[in-house]
Amino acid sequence: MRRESLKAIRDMGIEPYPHEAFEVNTFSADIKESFEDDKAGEFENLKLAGRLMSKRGKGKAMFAELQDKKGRIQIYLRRDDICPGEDKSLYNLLIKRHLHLCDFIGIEGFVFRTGMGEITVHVQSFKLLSKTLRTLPVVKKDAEGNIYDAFTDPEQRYRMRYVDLTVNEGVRDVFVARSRTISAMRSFFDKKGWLEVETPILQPIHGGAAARPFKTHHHSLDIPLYLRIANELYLKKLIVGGYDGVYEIGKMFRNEGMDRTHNPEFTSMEIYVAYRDYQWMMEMTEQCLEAVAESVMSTTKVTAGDNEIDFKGPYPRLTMYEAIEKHTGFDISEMGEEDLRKLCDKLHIEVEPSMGRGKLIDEIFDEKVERNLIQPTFITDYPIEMTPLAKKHRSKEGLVERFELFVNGKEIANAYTELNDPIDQRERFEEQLKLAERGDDEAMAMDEDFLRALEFGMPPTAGLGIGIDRLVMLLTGKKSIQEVLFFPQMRPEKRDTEEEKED
RNA sequence: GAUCUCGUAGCUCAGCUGGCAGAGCAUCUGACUUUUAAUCAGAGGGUCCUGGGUUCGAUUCCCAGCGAGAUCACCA
Repeated sequence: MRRESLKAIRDMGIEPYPHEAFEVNTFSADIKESFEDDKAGEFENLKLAGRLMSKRGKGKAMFAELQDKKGRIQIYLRRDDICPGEDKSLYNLLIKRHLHLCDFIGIEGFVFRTGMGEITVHVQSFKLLSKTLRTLPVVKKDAEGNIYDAFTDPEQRYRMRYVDLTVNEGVRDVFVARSRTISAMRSFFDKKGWLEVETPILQPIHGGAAARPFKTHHHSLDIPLYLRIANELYLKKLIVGGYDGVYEIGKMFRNEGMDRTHNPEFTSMEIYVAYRDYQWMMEMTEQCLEAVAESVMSTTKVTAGDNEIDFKGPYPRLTMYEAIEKHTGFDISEMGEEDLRKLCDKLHIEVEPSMGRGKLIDEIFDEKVERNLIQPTFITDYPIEMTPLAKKHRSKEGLVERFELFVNGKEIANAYTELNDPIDQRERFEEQLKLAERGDDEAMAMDEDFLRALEFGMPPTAGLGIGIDRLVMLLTGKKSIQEVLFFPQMRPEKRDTEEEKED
């Protein structure tokens, strides 16, 4: 086994986990991109380090593949180069026998092209940098790109993401895209002069969204605290405080079901800009997403499933009523709760008695419209009942100034002209309390400190939230949120524990 | 939370109607100094997810549990 190899290596006087730095001076992909046969002389004394990903022994020589952060490159080791003297044990024992797949090695050598035409590093000196003790799955690929023995079990991949990242091609790229998405967005906002802030994750009142929270307890205060389901109210308090643009990119926590689009913790971006409204925010959203797609994928066009999606603005805008009329043929703008209930019946949509007018409209939209919105589309002007934190529509009775952006049949962003009238806000919270009494367990709780802040005055403000995980899913063409989270939530692994309970 | 499907070697998977547990890769031994899914010769490797039941006999059939995936419900 590998532990025996470890001992054998130490017995040879070689430290399998050396301390010294190994300074690389190039990467695999750089060599492959820039190598030209008539300039081979420029590709000498190159130092690379990484994991050994394949081994093809040829007796007194060997081909192998080294994987570094940029990809893989073939390396060629010859016994008489590695061991110029009489003692051939370094090659015979260390390399041939005790070097295993996924061990970390450092090499120095020059580049050449083999008879088969592959750009290869001819190794002149070799160092073991770190020994692995576990056998890793070996993924092989043939000339046509067919993959064999891939490490595919999703459970294993998510539980041992380090293995997934190492052996499965392309997995690391997804997370590079994720990181770039966030930094592109951050730099877009920073250039506008808006301030990145951090607000509490532990909150005494979980406000700003409709969802079940995680509950915890603070010992010395002896109070319950909730992991935030949203940060909206805190960010608006900062607008009250005088910043004219604040945003936060961070984790939210919702104690709800898990599936391929939901993880208990997820990353959201929320931004609030003073003296703006939702019309302006739609333009800003277009520019932002265009810039992000351009920066992450080098194009505004991405492929998601069977659809090609273009993030280039401007995006079509439809009101909620228009969208429903377009996809069902019914004009619901004048319908009351009873008529809507009948319509839902006719459309075979299940509803519950606790649902009010807004919730019914939401149901129709979810059932009949949402999945059809493939290209980025703004849906605007929502019923007031569903959105207690948005400002009433400037001209349309019963509506609020809100938009959601749908892409590939999924909501990706949500925004309002923020409600800054403290009296109206208090009434809206009271409406929510009534909904709660009716049995709507998602209704929002009253937040007195937030109301107090509004009473001190908040400028007209536009706010926007974007689900970062889902945006990354779109940009990378992944169908599940687990594919864009390093460590998606899983049930704890069952370990072999001794039974010690005796009653 | 509901329904369906799956769980066999380190990885990918066969295993028929119930009859001694299988393959490829990986690992180990040997050969091979430009191979590339390297090749050739040999070897080792299993709590068939767990616990019950039916049976002469269960990886296979039945029940329960655990874990995962898909679909749905809810949400972002």
